[in-house]
Amino acid sequence: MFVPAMGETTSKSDRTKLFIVERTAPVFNEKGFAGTSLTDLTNATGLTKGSIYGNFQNKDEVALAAFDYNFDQITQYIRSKILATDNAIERLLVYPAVYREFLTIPFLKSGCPILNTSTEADDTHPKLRERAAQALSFWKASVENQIKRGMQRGEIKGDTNPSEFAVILMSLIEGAVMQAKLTGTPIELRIAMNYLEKLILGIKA
Amino acid sequence: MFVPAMGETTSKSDRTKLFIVERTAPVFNEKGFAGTSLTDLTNATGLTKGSIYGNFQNKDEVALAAFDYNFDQITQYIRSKILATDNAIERLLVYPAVYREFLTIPFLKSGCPILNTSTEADDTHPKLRERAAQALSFWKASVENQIKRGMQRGEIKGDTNPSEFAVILMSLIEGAVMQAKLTGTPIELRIAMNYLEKLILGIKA
DNA sequence: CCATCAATATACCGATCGGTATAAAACAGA
DNA sequence: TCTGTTTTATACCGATCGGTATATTGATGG
Repeated sequence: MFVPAMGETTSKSDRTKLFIVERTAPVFNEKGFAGTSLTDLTNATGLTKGSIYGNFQNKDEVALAAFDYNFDQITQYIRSKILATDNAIERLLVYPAVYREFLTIPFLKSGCPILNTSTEADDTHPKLRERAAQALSFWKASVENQIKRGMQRGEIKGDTNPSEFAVILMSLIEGAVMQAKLTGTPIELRIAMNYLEKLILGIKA
Repeated sequence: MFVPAMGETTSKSDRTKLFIVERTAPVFNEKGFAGTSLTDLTNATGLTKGSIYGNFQNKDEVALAAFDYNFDQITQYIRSKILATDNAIERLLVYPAVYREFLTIPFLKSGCPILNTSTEADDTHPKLRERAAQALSFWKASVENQIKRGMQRGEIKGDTNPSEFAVILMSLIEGAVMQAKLTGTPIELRIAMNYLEKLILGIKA
């Protein structure tokens, strides 16, 4: 997806592409790739098939762009919260703080795009699977880097294992999200995020 | 699905139903409900549509029976391992022991049916969602009961919270399974299950 | 204001979707 | 073995699937 640099202008097709992605991304996240039809895409956008296929090669391309958009939304949201902090522990605490409210955040209501995409695509759609795998890898690296910098600054205990901590943090979040979505209540999310907060406070130097 | 009591005989249709479910359950778990077509079902069974629809009302009924079958397989597998133990801590340790080998267990290779079904069905298929929710609830109650009995027998610390511990155990497992399936390596699974083992040993009385 | 070209809508394609009526075949009890 | 009943296969249904050729519309530079 083309995103113009400052001052640059956007072409009509770039704007339409973005419009299509914005409108269809929630649909793909909710219904999945196989569960989303071209009719769903035309309904969500108000455009016709001709218009959509004039801007994207096929359904795959729309789905891939939609995944990127969904993941980017969460990433930006987390990043904005992290910018307001001033030490590594607070930065890590952003994760349980955000995912605790998960069910009430509009663009997260239909679930974590990594979780949704991975469970559908892991055995069926190599391209989508690869995107999800990259997103997971990106997320893990972010958490690891926050821990490493925290250790360098003496804010986090020196014997903390960044990779292991990241895996446990992500497992708790994704596992709790799944349960909360399935039961419809935030109880599991609250329990798991309370625990994660204690875990994070436990590696404070 | 009819399962005959001891000594009871099975009708032809009962045997065929079971055959259809056995063959199609892995397909549903791998491709999901929307991603599995009737052609997939006839290919997996070698039967025709007429035969399948002679034994099930529609695709929904096959999918529901397939989910029950998949969940039952794991439940039975876990139960058999638990029967070989003689205290609550060992029983809880069965979970990390089993899911550590997750990627190598044939009927688990295509993923946890609760995880797969929930992420697809939570916003799209009420009946399947309800089955997954019941399975999750059943699993949670099992873990809670093991902890409660362990506390009664003095094998587990008295201040352990069964509900919270169950949620954390399940979150770690499901979150790690998702990551391992997506990356294709057992590394995340090993990290999370090592941690879960320490957690379990930590509530030993 | 006009000509040009990009962008969108219309109408259609073959294939496949889930599902069914009916005929053939396999089974079961006598 | 004959008969009545299940069970399975065949052939077909309308609807929808993803995708496309072409006509129409809209924007743009001269």
